[in-house]
Amino acid sequence: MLSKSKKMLFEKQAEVAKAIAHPVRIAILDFLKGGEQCVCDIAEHVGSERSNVSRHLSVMVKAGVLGYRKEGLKVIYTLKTPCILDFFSCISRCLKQQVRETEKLLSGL
Amino acid sequence: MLSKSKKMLFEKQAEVAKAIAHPVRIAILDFLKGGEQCVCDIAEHVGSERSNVSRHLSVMVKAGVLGYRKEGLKVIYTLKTPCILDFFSCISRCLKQQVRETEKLLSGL
DNA sequence: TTACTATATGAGTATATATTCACATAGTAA
DNA sequence: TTACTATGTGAATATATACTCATATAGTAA
Repeated sequence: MLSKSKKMLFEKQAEVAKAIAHPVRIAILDFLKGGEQCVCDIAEHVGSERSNVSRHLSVMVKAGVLGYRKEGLKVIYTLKTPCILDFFSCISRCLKQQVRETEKLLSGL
Repeated sequence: MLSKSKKMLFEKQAEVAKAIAHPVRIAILDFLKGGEQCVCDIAEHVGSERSNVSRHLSVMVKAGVLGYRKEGLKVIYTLKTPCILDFFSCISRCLKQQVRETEKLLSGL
């Protein structure tokens, strides 16, 4: 059986994973890898309502994935943990492997 | 604005991320890094109902994270993409950084 | 055949998450 | 002051996800 501390670690890790497990949030992360951006520009880029984007951003801040600073009226968000991006290259590798397997299956027909 | 193909890529990536964004599923992945396991042993290890574990497993198979093989009555699941584990070391780094920041804040009091 | 085991799944329920709209707050500028 | 803009948040709703129990399937063994 799992220890209490392991369980807590897994819960924390799941929180971070959940924070990026959404297409809009991934689009935001992808956008921010080019540099910090304000909410309005992010919303425009990902094609979603500002209020909605604001909520997505706060989820990622809470999980420790993003940081922010205020500049006049604007709030500017920034990637805090660039290693998150490595995860996407891993996922891309997984997706490519899936494609390869599907091709293999199809070629057997 | 986002291109259609980017949008689709982000949706696919989110699907994989969602597939691991759950404490029980992370516990399963952590267990499987030590080698393939059957459903009943996984269920016992993570302390959850077999039917529930079975569903978690099928989500991860669908996302391409796990593979499986049948052996008699048992179905044995295995990690398909060990690079997923790198993600957890990244998350752990994020969590440690958060702790460091909290400490910094507290030391300022 | 029957009895047993491991796994998967349908159906119902509970819980969590995402989205939108309306409104509040706060900084800016006239 | 007023008017404007960017952001955040409460409340309502819609949707998705997780969990449990009961049942189905399928392999094993007597």
